[in-house]
Amino acid sequence: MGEEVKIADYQGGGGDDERVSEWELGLPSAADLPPLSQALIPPELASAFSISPEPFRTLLDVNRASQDTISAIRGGASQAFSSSNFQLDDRATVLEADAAAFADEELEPDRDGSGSDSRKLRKIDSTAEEADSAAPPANDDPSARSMKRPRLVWTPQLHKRFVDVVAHLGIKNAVPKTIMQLMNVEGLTRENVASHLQKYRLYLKRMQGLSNEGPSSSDQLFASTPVPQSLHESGGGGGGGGSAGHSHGNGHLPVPIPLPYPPPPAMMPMPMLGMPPMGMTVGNHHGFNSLGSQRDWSGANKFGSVVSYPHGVTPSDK
DNA sequence: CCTCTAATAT
DNA sequence: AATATTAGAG
Repeated sequence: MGEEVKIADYQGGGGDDERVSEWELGLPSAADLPPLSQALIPPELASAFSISPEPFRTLLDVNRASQDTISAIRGGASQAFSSSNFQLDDRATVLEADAAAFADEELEPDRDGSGSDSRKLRKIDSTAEEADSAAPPANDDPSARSMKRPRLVWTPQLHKRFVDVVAHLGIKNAVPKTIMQLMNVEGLTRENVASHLQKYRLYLKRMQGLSNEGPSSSDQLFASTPVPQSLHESGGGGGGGGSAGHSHGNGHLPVPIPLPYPPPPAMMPMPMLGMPPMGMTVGNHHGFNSLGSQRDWSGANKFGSVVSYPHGVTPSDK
């Protein structure tokens, strides 16, 4: 007991900045993502009821809305929890918490064929808050006026989301920006994705060359995520692709995908804007790690997901 | 402006 | 080692 989510609505009357990105409060935390793709309603049912199977949500649109929402929301969520506030490395401000001794998520090549749908039920997790401040060498500005964002930690879950999105976009449309938007992870930046994408691509290439497994040595991260077969396509003909003209106006993508991820609630009329939201560091972790010695989870809470640090300051520029 | 690849820095 | 950053070409 003791779960009190307090969403205060500050108006910032004085001039203080309090911004905590906790839109995840009532959302399916980024930790447990629902199955990717797949219509929520089987075609048969849909047909029977004459309902359209997810019209044109072009997922991009939806996600875009989510992004806007996030940006808009980012301000007014406090969580006074007495949970453990750990601070990791000097630069990695990642909070890790995960269900401990229970079945975790799917870590296996669970490639569902097409009609299979066995999804386990999971409760929505909440988010935890984390603050960190470790300016390397220099001074500690009480104002905390410029801080570097902590390194993003690509946990298997996060990576999975990444892979899922990439797989669904098709190698062709899987470009940093789109991926980032579709992943819909708070704080994820284009560069984050770009960097990871680069590495991921290299990994794929490496794997292709040696079609044989290389179990022992390989990135554990990538190794634990099965590579979707849709990840090779040239474009053009195949089944997927389509040309994604880059019209900014962007009506919608040629991707007939239903809806990969859980769009945050609420929406705001906003076409598109820059990406000034800050706060970042997504953390979510699951069980085994490398052989280091990571001690922690003392609290053993089942909370864990996005971590952002309350800087309040909006760099607004980057 | 955005992406890609490679090299480099932390 | 894992990410971030930068450079330079497209």
